[in-house]
Amino acid sequence: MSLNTDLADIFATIADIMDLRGENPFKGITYRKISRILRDSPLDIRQAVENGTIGDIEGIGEHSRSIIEEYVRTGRSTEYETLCRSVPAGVLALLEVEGLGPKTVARFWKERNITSADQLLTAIDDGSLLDMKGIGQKKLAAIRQGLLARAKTAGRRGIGEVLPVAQELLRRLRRVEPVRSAEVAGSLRRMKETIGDVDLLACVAEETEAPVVTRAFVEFPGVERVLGQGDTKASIVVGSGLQIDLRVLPERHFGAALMYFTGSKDHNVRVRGLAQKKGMTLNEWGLYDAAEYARATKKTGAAPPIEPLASRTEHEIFARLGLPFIEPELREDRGEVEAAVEGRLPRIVARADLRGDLHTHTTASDGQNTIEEMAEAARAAGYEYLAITDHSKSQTIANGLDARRLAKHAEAIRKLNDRLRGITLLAGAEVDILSDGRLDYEDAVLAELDIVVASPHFALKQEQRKATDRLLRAIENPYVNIIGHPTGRLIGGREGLPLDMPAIFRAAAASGTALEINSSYPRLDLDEVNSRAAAEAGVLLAINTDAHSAGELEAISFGLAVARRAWVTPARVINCMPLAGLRAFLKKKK
DNA sequence: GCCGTTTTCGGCCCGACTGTTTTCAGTCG
Ligand SMILES: Nc1nc2c(ncn2[C@H]2C[C@H](O)[C@@H](COP(=O)(O)OP(=O)(O)OP(=O)(O)O)O2)c(=O)[nH]1
Ligand SMILES: [Mg+2]
Ligand SMILES: [Mg+2]
Ligand SMILES: [Zn+2]
Repeated sequence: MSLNTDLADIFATIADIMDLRGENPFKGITYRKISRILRDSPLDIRQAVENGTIGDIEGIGEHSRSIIEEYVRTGRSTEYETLCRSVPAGVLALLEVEGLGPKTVARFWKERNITSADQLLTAIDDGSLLDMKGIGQKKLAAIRQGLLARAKTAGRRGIGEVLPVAQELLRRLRRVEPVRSAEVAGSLRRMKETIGDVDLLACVAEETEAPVVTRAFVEFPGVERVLGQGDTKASIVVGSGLQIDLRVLPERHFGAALMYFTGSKDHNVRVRGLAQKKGMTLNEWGLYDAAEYARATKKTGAAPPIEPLASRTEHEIFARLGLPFIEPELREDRGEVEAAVEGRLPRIVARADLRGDLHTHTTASDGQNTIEEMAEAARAAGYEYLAITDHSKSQTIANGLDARRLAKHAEAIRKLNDRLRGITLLAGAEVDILSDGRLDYEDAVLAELDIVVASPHFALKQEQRKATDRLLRAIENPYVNIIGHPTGRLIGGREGLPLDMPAIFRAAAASGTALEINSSYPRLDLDEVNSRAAAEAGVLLAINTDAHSAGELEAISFGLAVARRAWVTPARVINCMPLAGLRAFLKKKK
């Protein structure tokens, strides 16, 4: 784990302890936000502490700065340790239980000396908690359910796993009689690499039809538990343990509802704060004049009884706030609202900007389709060019090519290219970066290719120095154009190489080597944090699928999402260049 | 705890659902 994530965990725990102690709730909010900022930040915290620039980060004040500084210097935080000693670990763990919050947990602890899930279960079963004020049969039954179902978030899942499930649910939802439209919202619409739960928005013509939808939703096949069900929203858990939240609103509130439910939470808070400053108030029903809204009496689950300033589309709401449309992938409270206000939102890369895929495999190594089939799929995808980059000889399991086979393969690619229309093929290879940074082909072999992707595939547990030197050596090779999946990390799996990223970025930018955003799930490597840092450091990126079949070319949407979430513009992406420009880039290095 | 065309104290987003509440607190989105 990195320093940033260590610190993020510390601040998240401090936030929980603040809540448990009944401190001003804004303390918990503040610490939780700092936790998120640190987790999201590519910033070298150690460097920032040395430079004394930690306090410059918006949201980190005097107090948190001192905690960070002590931790960076000594590897410990006395304040954090003192706070931890004041709360038994079992009490903190109880916060993970569905339906249990800091108020209730603190009361169980203080009033009944309950400090673990086991003790709580025993106390529920012997009926001894029923005499607590505000605690009744139903509440205890719900907590019991939560305890048995274990953790609140049964862990986050990779987007690649969740997306098909969400789409199937969406199809079902659209078949429910009064549903006019249904969309994915939440982290899935923002294309976050991991998903806590699925959020779906359904629209109906009239308010009165909404309860029909929530009733149908909780009856969907595969529903394991119903966490809650009201007239306008419902939450279920399906067999796999995945939670699905549904929100239902009348169509004329679609834009406001989608904006609300897309989030992120912190983005919403930021936009709503801006609305406030402009004398307006924003919720899932619409954007309203604040004074008029205050005079009106709003009933739960019903539209406010006044005309909204905007509500039908997200565009209208942003516009009424004086903002350009903010792409869902940017809505993470990473400076996008401020940038929108100042008119300096980036024009992030879009699918239509991509002119080719520069990392694909064929039956020559471990792919499932021939060169021609891959070429045809690329042409159908609207691409101008496609690089065929099969594995090198060390990848014996993947039927990697030796120099002789590679030469024949390249010849076949070029021959086919001569007769194909509407797509240009580049003869390349994905050459292994061996554990010491040497490549799996001689330079003379690489020199014969149009494009070279160099990737680490094994020995992915090296220490930072060794791993960084390994990649630097590959970057310095005059024939290497792209470093493929630079870290080797897998979502929900191995961490990958612990690279000194700033050093990698400097070398990549200086040598004219692109770094890949590998789209294949569960790689997504570089990830969004490093992609953003790379682009800011002047590195060029390549968004590739690493497709092992024609169908996998479609997975480009995942890599594209990483790039978009990283604020990457087309100018930073080599496969947004027209073929001539790309060829010039490839040639320049040699 | 953090922050400042509201400036160094006072405000911090806003609403739905649940349970035990006779007027709202807690939890969650
Ligand atoms: N205004 C506002 N909106 C919220 C709040 N909490 C959640 N939302 C909105 C924005 C979220 O993206 C959306 C869905 O909530 P989730 O808890 O499912 O979060 P999200 O999907 O963003 O992340 P996840 O991957 O599920 O953890 O609901 C809140 O406190 N205030
Ligand atoms: Mg969600
Ligand atoms: Mg949710
Ligand atoms: Zn590959």
